Amino acid sequence: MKLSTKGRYAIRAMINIALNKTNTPTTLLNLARHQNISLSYLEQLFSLLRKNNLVSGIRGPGGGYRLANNPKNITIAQILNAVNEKQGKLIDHQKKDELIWEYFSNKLYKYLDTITLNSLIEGSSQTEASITEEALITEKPLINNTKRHII
Amino acid sequence: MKLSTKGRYAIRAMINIALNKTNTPTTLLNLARHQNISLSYLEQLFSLLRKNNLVSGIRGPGGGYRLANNPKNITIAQILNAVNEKQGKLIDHQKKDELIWEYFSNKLYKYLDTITLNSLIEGSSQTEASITEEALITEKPLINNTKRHII
DNA sequence: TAATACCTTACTATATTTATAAGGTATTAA
DNA sequence: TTAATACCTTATAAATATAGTAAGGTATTA
Repeated sequence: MKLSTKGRYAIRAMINIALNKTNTPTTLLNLARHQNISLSYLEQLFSLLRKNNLVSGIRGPGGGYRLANNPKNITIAQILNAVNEKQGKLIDHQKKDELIWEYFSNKLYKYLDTITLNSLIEGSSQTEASITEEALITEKPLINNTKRHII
Repeated sequence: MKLSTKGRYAIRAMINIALNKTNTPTTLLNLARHQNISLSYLEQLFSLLRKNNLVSGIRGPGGGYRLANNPKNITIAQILNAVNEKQGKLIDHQKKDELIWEYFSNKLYKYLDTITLNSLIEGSSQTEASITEEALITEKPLINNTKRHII
């Protein structure tokens, strides 16, 4: 859970939209003026808010943004999550570091929470996660029958 | 869930300790040699591992580190969490940005997941989270009866 | 006394985040 | 048809965070 000025801007913007009592949607230009922030930055934030179904955009003159849901159903945590979400850009050093160092999902996290140290060090015919000390110390692959480094 | 070389070092170190079949605990100097990493860095990692009750240190000659638990009860996720944990250093700009921008716990996250946009914008005698548009747009405190900026 | 954990501060290099800028295309009300 | 808007792309400067090393210390204990 990350708290930053970025989230602050997003929450403010969302509140601004929620408080808009007129019939016309709220434009980013307006928000930019209110918050004294660049239009470009707001566009980035709203791209994320839109992808996360928190707002919906209306194009053309008289267009702008509305909340995608009843404000009763939009939590602050949702807004912060949307806006702090990792962008999917993989950079070189990430590509080089192989499988285990790629981007992991929450599912994998839960999986890793079931993998104990013991399961890694204890020899067992059915587990492929067994390793030897030699494999650990050297830079050889730690899992048999694969070319990837796992640890 | 963060995956980095830092976590890799930590997992390797933990495995090394787990595989130590001698009676003497594993020294950081030894680990440093094995992993070709600085003693200083290992000390930082082990400070975190120790605080998270994954290892216990033994001082004095013949000292070193042992696992604090049966390897059956130590998961990879625990190791990664321990080592990637935010250090508690508050820096200037965080101090300046007041209450809501300080370091938040998971508990607060869950709390924020119950705070809807609506609860912020809807005037209610019992909630203190109600705001006015004016308070939002200006830089005045958004919550009555407090000097802190909340949004 | 010496080996070790454990602690502090400083530092360099790299990576990430923040925020802005400048250009575009797509949509649509008037 | 025009202009206002969303929506998209790429670039970039500045601030902040992270990775890893270094150099010094103190506390504990065989």
